[in-house]
Amino acid sequence: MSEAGRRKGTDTREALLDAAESSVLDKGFAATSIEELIADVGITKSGFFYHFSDKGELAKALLQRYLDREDSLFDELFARARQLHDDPLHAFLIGLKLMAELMEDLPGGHPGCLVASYCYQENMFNRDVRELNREGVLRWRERFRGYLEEIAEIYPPRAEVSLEDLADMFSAIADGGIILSKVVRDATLLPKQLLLYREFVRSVFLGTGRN
Amino acid sequence: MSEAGRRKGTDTREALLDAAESSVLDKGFAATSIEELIADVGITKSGFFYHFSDKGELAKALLQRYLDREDSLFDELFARARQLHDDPLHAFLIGLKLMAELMEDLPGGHPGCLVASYCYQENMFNRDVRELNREGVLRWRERFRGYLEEIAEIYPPRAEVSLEDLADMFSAIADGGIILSKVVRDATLLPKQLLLYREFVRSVFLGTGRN
DNA sequence: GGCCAACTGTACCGCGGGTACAGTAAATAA
DNA sequence: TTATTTACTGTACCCGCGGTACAGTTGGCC
Repeated sequence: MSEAGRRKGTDTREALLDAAESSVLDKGFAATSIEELIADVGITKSGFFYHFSDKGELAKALLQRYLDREDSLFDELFARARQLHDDPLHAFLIGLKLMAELMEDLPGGHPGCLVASYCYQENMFNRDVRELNREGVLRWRERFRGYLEEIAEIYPPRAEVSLEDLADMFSAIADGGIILSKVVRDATLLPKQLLLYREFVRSVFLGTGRN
Repeated sequence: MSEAGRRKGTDTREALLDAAESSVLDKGFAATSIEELIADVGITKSGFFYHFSDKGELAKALLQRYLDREDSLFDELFARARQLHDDPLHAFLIGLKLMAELMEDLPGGHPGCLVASYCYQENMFNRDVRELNREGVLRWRERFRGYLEEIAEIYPPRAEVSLEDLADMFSAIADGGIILSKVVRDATLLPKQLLLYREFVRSVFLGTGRN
């Protein structure tokens, strides 16, 4: 790079990942061409292969970065919720509200979940990447199970509901809500689904206020 | 076809759609090659283009068939549920149970939802196909909204819950549950999520049995 | 006997993933 | 000041695949 000054390698790498992420989320991994990514970033094909040995390495790095960021986001969000209320149930409900608001404020709606995208292109990826995806979802399960078990110590839940399933339900509602929002082209649907999940959690631990 | 006897055209077309469906669901549309489909079915490339003018036509026909089949399945399933119980709430709860059992009995787990698959490859498809996908989801919304409104006439629901959102929640839970099952590689997760949704519906109209 | 549906066969184009290296500009360490 | 490393560029090439074009063929039905 002669005039604008050569970027640091990590910058170019991140730029490639940024370009790849948005492209993968709206065309899928197979249809995301390396040529298109390098055109966006402004490097040559050789430059791409300097950073990633092949397209599979890009896929892996992309998912890794995505999962790390999601973890950080959850950490931050539920830590803030806990600052706002010391009771674990109410902190959790506040956290879900904050998340719904966050999703509502995304301009143009939620861009999509890489886990879901990869899931529907499983056979494009090697064992490593599939395992990474699985572990990502299991980590979400453990996070939410942790929150729910802490709540259950104080608020005895209805016996019929498994806390593990209720933890998984967050992932299901989030991924399902994103799909709903994208397909119907109504960005309000995702936050609405998150708030419905919140209602369900509330009713499991506090009852519905009837009967 | 010389020895086995020439198939009727609709058979070959259906065979192409079958091959395409399973391939799209595990590799994505872009990675599904025409060459692979014709190898499966046992025809030549020219034969493919006799049935579909291009790959986009295949995509459209595939989604159309999928949505029709889903509609039929829902029709049958909830009709049977209604035969088993005349009360709309209990019929609906029975229908959800039947669906959970159906999903549990799928050998190798649920193969995936084309709507979700297409959603994460939006830009591969033309306006027609995207609109078809949207209408499919909206049809599911109207179907479930119908069931829920009939229920609400008899069982006054909790005021905080929108019936439209609760109707959408089925789609979200189904699509999210499928993703969960596929990624974690545990076929029991989808039926569990459907039963959790069922619990939520129950608590909205009947309360939790506490408080 | 002729038409038509359902194909086959051949030939070709362009894009994109991927390989293989050799070369080079700028920053950094010795 | 020189050597090394980082972060690339440039060139050249292979192959699979989507897609086009179109002429020919085969079996069934009226």
